[in-house]
Parts: sequence; C-alpha cells; structure tokens
Amino acid sequence: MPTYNKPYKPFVTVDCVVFGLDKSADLRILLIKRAYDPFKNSWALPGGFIKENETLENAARRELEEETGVKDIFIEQLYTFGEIGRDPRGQTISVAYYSLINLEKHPPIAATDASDAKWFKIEEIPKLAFDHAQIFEMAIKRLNAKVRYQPIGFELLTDKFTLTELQNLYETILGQKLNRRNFRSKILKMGILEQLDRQKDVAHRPAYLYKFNKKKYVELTSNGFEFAISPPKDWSL
Amino acid sequence: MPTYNKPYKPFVTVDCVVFGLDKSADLRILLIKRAYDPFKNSWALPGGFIKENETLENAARRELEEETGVKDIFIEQLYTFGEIGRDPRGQTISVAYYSLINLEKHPPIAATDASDAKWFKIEEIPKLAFDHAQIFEMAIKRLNAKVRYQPIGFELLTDKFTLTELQNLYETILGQKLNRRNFRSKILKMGILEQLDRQKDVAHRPAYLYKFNKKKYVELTSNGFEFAISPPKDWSL
DNA sequence: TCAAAAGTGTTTAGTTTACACCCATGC
DNA sequence: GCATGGGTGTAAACTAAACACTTTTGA
Repeated sequence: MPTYNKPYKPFVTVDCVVFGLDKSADLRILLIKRAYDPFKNSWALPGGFIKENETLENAARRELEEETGVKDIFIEQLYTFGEIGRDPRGQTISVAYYSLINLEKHPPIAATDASDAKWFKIEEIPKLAFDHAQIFEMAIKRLNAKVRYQPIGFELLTDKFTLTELQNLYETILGQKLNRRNFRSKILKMGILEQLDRQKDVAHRPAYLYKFNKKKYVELTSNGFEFAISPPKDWSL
Repeated sequence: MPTYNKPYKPFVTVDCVVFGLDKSADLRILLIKRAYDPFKNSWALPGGFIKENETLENAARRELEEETGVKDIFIEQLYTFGEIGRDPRGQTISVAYYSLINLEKHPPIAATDASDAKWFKIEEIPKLAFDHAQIFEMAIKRLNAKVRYQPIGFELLTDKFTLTELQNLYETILGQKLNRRNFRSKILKMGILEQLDRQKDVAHRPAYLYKFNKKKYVELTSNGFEFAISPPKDWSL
C-alpha cells in the first residue's frame, strides 16, 4: 500500500531578502512592517504564501511587488527553511530568495498587503518577525561569498558607474578596504568593462564612466575565464 | 482582512542525491526503483513526503534510510524545485539534498518503501522519474563547484587513504587529470592531513596512508586559511 | 628481475602585493 | 589657488606550472 495515500501538507511561503546600495555606498535591505498578526507591526522580510499553480520564483516576485512595489529584478534562490515552530500559524516551509537591486531605480512604495515598506541600513536592522533574522544572516553570508566569484555586484549599480563607485561597492559588501591601484588594474585587466565618456560637473578631475559588458563576460567565461575579486590576504587600506 | 486566511497548500517532498565512490574511483549515485505509481518501476532519487512536525533535513534522512538503509551521513541542502507539473499527483515542492558517502561503508539494502536500491555510475544513469534528472544535474554541478573550495571530498573516502586515492577522487569529480607532483605538494602544504603508517601487502612500493585532520582544518580556517583545489588553467596530465 | 605505483626538487613564468606622486575640475 | 577625488607604473615577493628519474615492494 502506498504510504503517500494522503500525505500531510505544511504551509509553503516565500521570503525575499532584497539588497540595495544607497548613494553613500551603504548596503541596505528592504523590509515591510506587518499589517496583520502574527507579528503585527513587526518588521519582516517581504513574502507570503504561494498560490495554486504558481512557481516559487513567481510567488517571490509577486509578493515582493505586492508588498513593496519592487519588480523586474535579479533574484536567486537562497535556501529553504523548515524548522519546527518557525511560524505560529503551523508548520511552514519557507523558500527564501535574495535579490540585488539598484536602490535609485526602485523607490519602494507601500502597497496593499503591508502597512509600510522601508530600506534599512544593514547595521541598523530592527528585530525581525519569525526566523527572518536567521534568513537575513544566511543571505548576507551568501552575498559575501558570491560577490567574489560572480559579477553580481553590478546589479547594485546604475548602468554607468565609475571605478571608485565599483570599489566602494566591493568594500561595503566585503567589509574591507581594498587597494585602489590593485583593484583598478585587476578589474580592468579582466576586460569585462567598457569605457564610456567621462563624468560631468564634478568638483574634481572627472572620472571615466564604465559599463559592464555582459556579452563579453559570457564569452570569456565560456573560454575558461573565472571572475574573481578575492582579497587573498589583505589588500588592506 | 488577512489574505492568508485559508492559504493554499501544495505537497512538500524531499529528494536525496547521494554520491559515492567505488574502489576503482568511479563516481556513483544511489537510486531506487519505485514500487508504486506514479512512475512505478522507474528509477528515481530516494525521497518522499515530509511528515507532520518533521524538519526538512530529518525528512531527507528518514526517507533515505527507509528506502536504502543508508544513514548517519553528511547531507546538505541543494535547491528547492517547484515547477508546475513536475509531479502528476498535484503541485509539489521538492527540497533536494545532496550527500557524499563512502560507498564501502554503506552497502545499500532495499527496504520497505522501495522495491530496489542500486548504485549507478554517473555515466550510466537510466531515465529518471519526475524531474529528477534535472535535480541530479544541479547536484553534480554543485558538487563540482563545492569540492574546489571545501574539503568535502574526504567524505567519499575511507578514514585512511593514500594521496593517489585522494587525487583519483579529485580527478573523477573535476573530470580532469591533475599533475601528481603539484597535487601532492599543494595538498600537503595545507597541513590538514596527518601522515600515518604505510600501506601493507601491495605489489609495489607501499604508499603512506593519511587521514584528514578536521580539527586542524577548522583551526586554520578561522585564521583565514582558504582551502582550494582549483586547476586554474590546466594541471593537465 | 620485472611490473607497478610511490615518492621527490628545481627552474621558470606569472601573479599579487605594496607603494607615492601628478592630474583635472569646480568653486 | 585650493580642495577633491582621478589616474598611473614598477620592483619585490610569492605562487603556480612544468618537468623525469629513482625507490620499494610482491610476484
């Protein structure tokens, strides 16, 4: 006799850890204030129950848009959480996604499900609902590891950026100062950046703007090139 | 009004991709022959529905033991699959785990749920039930990436092993021949192996046996050491 | 004595690191 | 003209790569 005749079903939710970078190169995360119990008025990751005939990724994108207005972004699965007791409503599996967006391009607006949505500096995150603090921890660890081996950092910047902006981004995510000359020569030698015109109207020597050449990156990668920004010992100060 | 009043619930299953290494350093994977519909008599990854008040990892361990007799092993979450239509019984989320075990120590025995369990060479995998082929693809990719940066390969070997066995393991997983002298000096220089006595009763010069010194590894890691077996260009032949 | 695998050292090439001064612009 | 961030080259230290012969054992 099949043991799966009437299988038990838990709840299934998705949660999104959305990272953004503000003008002063601070890393931020998008949180919503819960409108309903449980954890009413607590801050939480955007997310919610999946619907019938909805894929996990679609559910993540839908919840994110419903709760924060953010859409059309890079997202990637992070991990699935299923500890007993993590949700007071009953056994709940949560599939977490993380996402990197350019904060300027996506000002969040509080929408129907949530009473409020806000970008928090990662050093100033309030107490979170459910086990969302744990999910966040995992996301930041993953971001840190991933940024070294894949050029996902570019998602956080505007289309055109200066090398200093790029360096600030890496310093923020890696939590570590990098040497300017070494950073520049390393990243330029890769040949995945395209130089554009210079900055305008700045009160100092204008920097060249660059854009990420994705096509070139894909091409190089298929020829064995491996992206790596890894301060092996310390590129310190 | 809460939108999560009566949330929809999909099925939730776990599936396990279990890798093992046989005497001749072939990489193998543990499959079961399904005893019931759907996909009755097809080969599939060991797995099944989670139970009430069971964590995901516990479900994976339980199903694996029930179906194959394999237990007490290293397992790690791989990815969660939720495409629509991946299971004919209805919408089903599957949380996949992968696992590395020493094949000698764990001869699989077919247990209650499955009619049969068998180790397949990874080049000779039959057509699999559900989307298990896709799950397997993901697992092998992950294994390949992971083995370069974490010393998980040791899970596949017996407690004592020769450097040649270790090298064969890496060559198998990386799908690439490595230079013997460079491999040896690199791995020994790390200082995470402990030299033991020599092999006995072999018809050639007996090799030293080594064991992995996990304590030392943890200690070194916390001091910034990073394990890496990465043939940067080619350590070929 | 033969077959089979173990073991080893050095040179070369490439990469990473560390480091300090001049440049272009707006105010 | 001064404050601000942009831009650059090189030498030294390290790491990776390539390479071939001798050793030990059982049969």
